[in-house]
Formats: sequence, structure tokens, C-alpha cells
Amino acid sequence: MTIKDVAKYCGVSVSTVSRALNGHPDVSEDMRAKVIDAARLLHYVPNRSARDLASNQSDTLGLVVRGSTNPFFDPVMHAIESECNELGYGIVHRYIASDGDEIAAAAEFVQAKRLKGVILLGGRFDYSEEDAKSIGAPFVCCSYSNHFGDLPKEEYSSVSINDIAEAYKATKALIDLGHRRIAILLFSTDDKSISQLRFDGYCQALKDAGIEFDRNLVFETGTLSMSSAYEKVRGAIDSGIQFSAIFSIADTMAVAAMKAIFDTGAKVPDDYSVIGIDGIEMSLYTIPTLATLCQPQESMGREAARILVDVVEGKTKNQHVRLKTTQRPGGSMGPAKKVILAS
Amino acid sequence: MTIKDVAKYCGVSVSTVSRALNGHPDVSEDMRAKVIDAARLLHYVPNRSARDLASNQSDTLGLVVRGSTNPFFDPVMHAIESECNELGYGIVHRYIASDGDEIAAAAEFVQAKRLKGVILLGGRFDYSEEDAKSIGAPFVCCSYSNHFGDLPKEEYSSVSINDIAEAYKATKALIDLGHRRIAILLFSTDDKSISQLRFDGYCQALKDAGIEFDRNLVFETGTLSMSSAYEKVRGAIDSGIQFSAIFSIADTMAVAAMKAIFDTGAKVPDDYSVIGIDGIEMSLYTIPTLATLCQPQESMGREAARILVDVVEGKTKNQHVRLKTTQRPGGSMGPAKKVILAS
DNA sequence: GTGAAAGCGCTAACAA
DNA sequence: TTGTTAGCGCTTTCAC
Repeated sequence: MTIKDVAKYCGVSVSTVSRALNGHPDVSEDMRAKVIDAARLLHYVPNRSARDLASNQSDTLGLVVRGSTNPFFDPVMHAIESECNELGYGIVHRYIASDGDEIAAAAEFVQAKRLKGVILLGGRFDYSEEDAKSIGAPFVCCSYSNHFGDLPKEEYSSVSINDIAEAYKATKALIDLGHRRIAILLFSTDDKSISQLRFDGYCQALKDAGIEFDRNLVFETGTLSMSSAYEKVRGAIDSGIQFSAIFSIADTMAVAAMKAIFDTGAKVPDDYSVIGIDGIEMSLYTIPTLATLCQPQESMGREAARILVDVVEGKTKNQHVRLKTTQRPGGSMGPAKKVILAS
Repeated sequence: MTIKDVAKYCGVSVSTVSRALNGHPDVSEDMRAKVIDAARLLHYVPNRSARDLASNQSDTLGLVVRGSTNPFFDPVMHAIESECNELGYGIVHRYIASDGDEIAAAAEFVQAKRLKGVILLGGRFDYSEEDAKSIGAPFVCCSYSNHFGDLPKEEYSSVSINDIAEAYKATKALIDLGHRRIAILLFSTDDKSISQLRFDGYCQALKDAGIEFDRNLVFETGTLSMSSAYEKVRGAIDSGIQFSAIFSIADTMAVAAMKAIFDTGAKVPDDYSVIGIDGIEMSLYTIPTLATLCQPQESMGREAARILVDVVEGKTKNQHVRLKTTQRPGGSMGPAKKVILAS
């Protein structure tokens, strides 16, 4: 069942069918209706490969997801998905490891599939101009920005929260409750990525409050797995490290931290306060509910898609959008009860 | 940068380049090396559209995910993904709503992208022979089977647990602890899908134990959202319905149920025991840890991919694999403490 | 408003 | 072992 069959069935040429089906204006309405009916009747489905080849484009956008086991990405992906569909674009996915090279993946992806643009969901923050060029299509960094790179702002788009500021806010919330010995749970302090940025915000908040930074309170997991977060926190408490609060840079790890605390016999928030960043659905159901800064996942995805489409269609220049979080009170944070001396 | 450029650069014809790049045997090794080097040097990336169009196939498999907000699917998807890649196939996704028509989506998908096969992740259980035909490519039902349909077993593959038996097992675990008033938390009792099947297993277990079925203990959410599960359970307790245990057909809903119980002031497992089915990562971190029957998500995905590839390549007939769950003890189940009279 | 025909980049006979 | 060539199904000039 090809366009030829439809043409034959209607007694017209293939070009007419093509025009009718693609909404070109230079077809009589009668003809268009006839062709559309025939196509439906014959169960005709255009061959995307042929169409893409002939038109040398594809109306498809790529979505490169880095570290796809992150439940935070789920709602974002769905928002991207549906926004793209609504805007008339197809979307293809590529998953890469959380330490993979999203630039290389995107570049290959764009070429192989003749993509019009790419959304990078999760990635590094240190792109060079050459990196951007290699992708060969407009791209938007979703959920992160390019804080450490020297890539000019005009060459890419981004949608994210202000990681430093939000981490600062989370840490400050703990400080305001009287906590002084505040641990941070993160992947790495120098991954040139989201983790490092949030670490910076944490340090800044401590500094502004006159609290001395203590390397022992940095719980570095190296991965984003819940199990390693659990082990780190468990180990810290078991080994007698003194602290009264944890700022976790991701909800998943915060949830694991709460469990670890419970398993040592301690209580949240009585003995330890916990705050996260993300606002994943699951963290609404912990006991107590996790206090966290909720990222607007839905708008983050939609915004990224919208921007990409606009840029692809030449309607706008590249843009950089910073979204705000909303604080979820939760029950996992409470006032510091006792003064803890440095260990 | 097309195959022509590579050919010109190497001073050979395009067919030689094509053969060299595609691993055909009838090319001298010298030539192959030369071509491959040139391709790399020139950053040549084949145009998939052209390749697919010319070869009238695509080495790509489709993955239709129904109800993609289900965290249970995540690890399964990744397993499918990586297994397909290892077997040399690309994979494209299509997400549909949890009440969408996966057959129609798959059929269109296969035609439009000339897919060699499809994996359906989540779906109904009542396919007809016509449904199968309409897809027009081999397909495997992943995480579900076709229990209610009249589709001959030879016409499709499936990988799943035995829903009735596992639900029976979960319910029986509660009964063995002395519970008699056991509620079930599910989407629907007659959706011709996973929910209905697990409901059947629940009913059977009650019957075998001589426990009378009580419609009031069926908490039907209509959706798979955690919030509706929370509301149902909360509402049931608040309105005084008497029961001492809940079997939830999905971990997500079980987690929400535990929270609901806590919020009424009751305790798990002292006042209510909870057991789920799925074994999602998050449910390891509830307090107490959720007792559940863990589905082998990884093998489920790998198996589905492997079967599909085998069938596509004509190596085997369609297959039906039933995987076993492993019980996670958890701390959410305990002995029934008091005798509860029917409300 | 419609048709004829030239490709898009690649694969796969068929020749050589 | 390599080259020549005819399409794959579609879009898109360019005539009419």
C-alpha cells in the first residue's frame, strides 16, 4: 500500500495525492476530500523513510536522556513528548549512561536520523563551542544549563532551575531551623554538573550563616543509586559522625537517607531533618512526607519542547529559561533540638 | 556527506562502500579497512531513511508502552533497550495512555516505520485474531498475556508472571498470618487486564481459605495513580470499614496505602498488614520496607527482546514465558492481632 | 488545479 | 572482488 495505490484508486497522479495529504493549498477541496477518504479506506500509512528521504528533513526531534533511571525525568519526558506531538513533531529517544557522552550521542543521532533538533535531558555543564557545532542542529539543555562551559549563550537554549540558588535555599531552610551541622548528600563535588553546582549553593549558604564547612559532612556517593545513598548515610551515622540535618541534592537519595536514618534507630525529623530537591511523586508518600523543593517538571518539559520547536522553525532565537521551584513543607524537617559539637 | 562522497574519496563505487560498511563478505579486507577509515575520517553517518527505504526494512523494533507513568516499567524498558542494542537492533518508542489502544498504535507504528517487530509493554488481555493480524509484524506482550482473548498461542509471544497465581500467593501470605478481613487495592475488577486477573487470584485464595468475599473490601481506584489509592484507603478507614490487611496489585499503590494508614494514626504492620506485587526500587525504602512479590524486571525485558528477535529472524516460533516472582519479606506484614468482625 | 519527472541516499541484483 | 544500474516511496520543481 503506497502512494501509488492511492493515486491509482483515485485516478489521479501521485503528486496530487501527496499534495492533498500534506495539506498543500494548490489542490481543490473536492480532490482533497476524495484522496483523504481513499487513504483511510485503503489503510494507507505513508512511509516515513521515503518521506524523510525525499524531503531531506524529518519533522522529528531527538531526545537524548542521560541517566535514564532517574525518576525525576519521567514526568519531564512525558511533557516533552506530548508537547512535541501537539506541535506536530515526532520524537525519537536515545538513552545513554549517566556518565555517557551526550554530545557525541546527539551528534550521531542528528546525522543518522536527520533530526531537526535535540533536547538533552541531563548532561554536563561544560560544553565548548566545538561541542555545540558538532551536534549540527539546534539543541536545548533540559534540567541543566551550561554553567561551566564557554559556549556563547546564543548557540543553545536551556531550561532549568537555578541550581546554586535553589541549593542555597534548601540549605538555608535547614539553617533557619537552627541546624548547624548540616550534611550534604550528592554524587560528586566536582563533576562539573548539577551535583557540583548544588554543592556550591550549599557551601555558600553555610558561609553566609557563618558556619564552618566540614568535609566530613559531605556524603559523596559517586552514583545516583539509592542504595549507595543509603550506605553513605548509614555509614556516617554508625561511625559516629555528628550532624542534625541532611540536604540531599535529589529526592531519590533523600528517601534512601530517611530509610537509613530509621534503620539506625533514629527518627526524622526528631533526630535528623532531611530536605531534598526535585519533588518526585514518590517522595510525597514517605513517612513523614519529604520536605523538598519541587521542580516544575511539567512546565520544564513543555518549555524545552516549545523553545526547540520555535528555534527550529526560525521563530525565535535561542533562549534560556530559569524556572522556580516551589517548596513542599513536608514533615521531614524540624527545629534543631540540641547543640551538636563538631566531631 | 553521503555514501557517494566516501566512494569518491576512496576511488571506488558506492556499492563497494555499502558492502564494506554493512559487513558483506564479498569485499577484500584491504578495501573494507580503507572504506571504514575513510568513513570515520569524513564523519560519514549513513542516512537511515535512505537505507531503510532501499532495503525495505529497518532493523528497528518498536516498543509501545501503555501507561508509561508506571515506574515498574522503567527497569523493564532499560533491559529491552540494552538487549536489543546488543542484538543489533534499534528501538523506537511510542507511549500511549493507560487506557489507549495499543493494537492500533502498534499497527500504525509498524507500517509507518517498517518495523520488524514490536514489544507491547502493558496492554489488554483480550486480543482477537484480527487484532494480531492488523499489527502486521511479530509482537510480544511484555508483562501481560492474552488470558481473555481467543488469539491462538502461535500467533504472538508473551513474557509475564502468572498473575492469578501470584495474586493468590500474595493473598495467601496474608491469610497464613491469620488475616481474614483482607482488602484488595486495584484499578478495576473487570478491565480484562492485569487488575482483573489479580482480582481473580485474590478471590480464589479467599475461597480456598473459606473466607467470604466482601465487596466492601474491594478498593477500586479506576486509575493507577498513587493519589487515588491514597484516597481510597484513607476513605475506607475513616468510614469505619473493618479490615486488617491490604493486598495491593501494584507497589505504587501499596506505598500510597501505607501512607494513608499512617495518616489515620494507625500503624503498619501492627494495625494493618500490606503486601504488594512488583518490587519497584522505591518500595525498598518505605518504612517499614514493603513486603511484595518482586517481578524479575530485568529478565522480563531481556526475555521479551530476545524472543522477539528470534521470531523476527525466523529462528524460533512464538513463545510464551511465565516468570516467577521472588518474595521480599519486608516489614509491612505481620500476624493478625485481633479478630475483626465483619462491618 | 493537476501531471510528469527528477531526484533524495542507499541497497541489491546483475554484470564484469 | 568490484562496478553499473534499477529502484525503494515520497516530495517537489516545472510544465501545462
